[in-house]
Amino acid sequence: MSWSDERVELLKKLWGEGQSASQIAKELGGVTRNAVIGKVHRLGLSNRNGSGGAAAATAPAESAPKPKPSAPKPEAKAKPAPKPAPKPEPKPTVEEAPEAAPAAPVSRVRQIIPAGQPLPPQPSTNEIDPAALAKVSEVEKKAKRLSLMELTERTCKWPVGDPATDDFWFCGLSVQSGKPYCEAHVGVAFQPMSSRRDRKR
DNA sequence: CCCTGATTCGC
DNA sequence: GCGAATCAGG
Repeated sequence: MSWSDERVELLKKLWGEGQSASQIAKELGGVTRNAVIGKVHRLGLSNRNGSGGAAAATAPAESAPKPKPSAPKPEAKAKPAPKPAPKPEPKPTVEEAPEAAPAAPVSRVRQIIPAGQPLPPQPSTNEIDPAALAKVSEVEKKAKRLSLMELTERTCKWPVGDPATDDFWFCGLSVQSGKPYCEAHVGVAFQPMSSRRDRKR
């Protein structure tokens, strides 16, 4: 793959939109994020400015009015925008490979998963931070609902439901760092000893 | 661990 | 010019 005009344009566009190098690489296809970054630098647009975004007035001594050939910007009054809202995401997350490999969703067989004991005990709904619990029930709505075999090192292994029923699944969201669970479930799984300390028995 | 962009340097 | 390897952060 080479940097055809079209590809370069797309690169500029996506970079201007604030897409990450890896995302751009994915959409362009045939290049790695390194390639994208390298190109970005060579093009001299490492600084994500240029597009509609207002990024001036940051330097102490600004000058160079830079009369844009097609960007008059007839505004010069007050600045009603305390927050320029730097999140112009017209497209939520519509992407994914149009072609890509039709098969081979699982390249490396991950038969790890000790399927034995590391599975967490369902927390009895008591003496757990209510906020954390609320977060969990909320998160469970977005859970991937993976089966045992679909779990990997980076999927939340929090079980939900009754294993005896087919209404049983694992959270499956992205785990937090090295933990076995996602952020929400880490919250209820690992209670700070401080809160469970005074539980004298 | 995952990710990010920045730089270097052989090609 | 290109981009993998590496560096430096989050």
